[in-house]
Amino acid sequence: MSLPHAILTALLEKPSSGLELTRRFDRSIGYFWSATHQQIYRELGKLEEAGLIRALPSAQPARGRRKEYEVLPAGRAELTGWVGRSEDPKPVRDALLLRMRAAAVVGTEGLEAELGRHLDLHRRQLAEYEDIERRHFPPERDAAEDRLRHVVLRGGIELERFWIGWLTEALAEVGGPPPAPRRG
Amino acid sequence: MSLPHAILTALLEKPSSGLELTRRFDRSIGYFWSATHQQIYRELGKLEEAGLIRALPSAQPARGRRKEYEVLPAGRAELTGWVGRSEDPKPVRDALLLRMRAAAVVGTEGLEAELGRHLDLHRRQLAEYEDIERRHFPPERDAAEDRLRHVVLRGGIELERFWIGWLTEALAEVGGPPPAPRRG
DNA sequence: TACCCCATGTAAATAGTTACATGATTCA
DNA sequence: TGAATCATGTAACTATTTACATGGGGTA
Repeated sequence: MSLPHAILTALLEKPSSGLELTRRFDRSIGYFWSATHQQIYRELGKLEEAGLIRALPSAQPARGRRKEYEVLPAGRAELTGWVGRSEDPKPVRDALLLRMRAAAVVGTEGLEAELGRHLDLHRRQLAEYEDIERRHFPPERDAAEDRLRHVVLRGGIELERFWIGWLTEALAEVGGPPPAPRRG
Repeated sequence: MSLPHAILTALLEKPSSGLELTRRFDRSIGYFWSATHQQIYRELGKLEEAGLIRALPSAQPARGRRKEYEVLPAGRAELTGWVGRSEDPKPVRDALLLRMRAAAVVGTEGLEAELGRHLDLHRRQLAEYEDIERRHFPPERDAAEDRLRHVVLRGGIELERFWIGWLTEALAEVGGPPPAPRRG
């Protein structure tokens, strides 16, 4: 149940309309909690209903009309509580690891290309994170707030490095070894 | 759409009843694709309906009566196709990274304990994986099938190590630095 | 026969995805 | 005035989670 909290965080960082939030979920905060515009509009409605956020008075409500939201005290309180709440990590559900395991049973046909494609995607994502790191977290800055956000970004960076490492290893196993290495 | 493929893989490894599958989803294959017994029974029904698996003739169908399934050729073909299919990685959705980011806005109260708890959970999981590695993949074995499964397990191991590293770093940031380090 | 555990399921709620609909604004 | 784009939404579907229901077999 983290989507509302992702939205509250984004709105505290900067009051926004639904579309602006959607754009920020395509970069920034969305790197760690993705969401589509349909989810976002639905959730904004619920959060407003629950009294955690409100539409800025300037925005008269009408379809097609821009509507900006800000977080109310109750919303900030909810987010503050959530930060320290006990919540177990979700069990892993990764399709690529699973496919590798399926390949152990039915063969690896077509898998090498797919692993290579993923490797490329993760390399691009890593490059993007590293670029953000250079621009947003130069060595001389270290406000506490920034340090926390930097740790989050480093999590993203290290996660991409994990995938790059694993995919490289996996490719060596799938594509690398000749069919009968000990006879070669 | 990976649950049916996870089940097909598990059933190819060994024909099983729903409950047996459930138990194997609590360890082994479930380390990479978790599922509850409700999901499994529902999906077994769909897979049987679709002609990808069948109940072994021995098991007469009745509620409360054990029912074993095996994979049919069509099921194996479906799984073989899926292994090489093109499927983009799912965007990251991680509650802990998100919470850290929320903490940058509303403060870190209660977060340190939660990070510590997660660190402990990941250490246990790592220990379990390493134990499995010792037991199932001793250095002298290297059948191709085993090597692929070993790569999958190493993925799990490296993922846990990533979390342990990141959580340690995050704890140092949240709990570590004194309130005003430059004045201390 | 009462209780417990094995085993298979149903139901309802929540979360996420995909496809489509509609109004407002801008600019050629 | 027509097309493109900004902006907000609805609807239908799929996936997942949580809680509960039911039957079978063994055994105290």
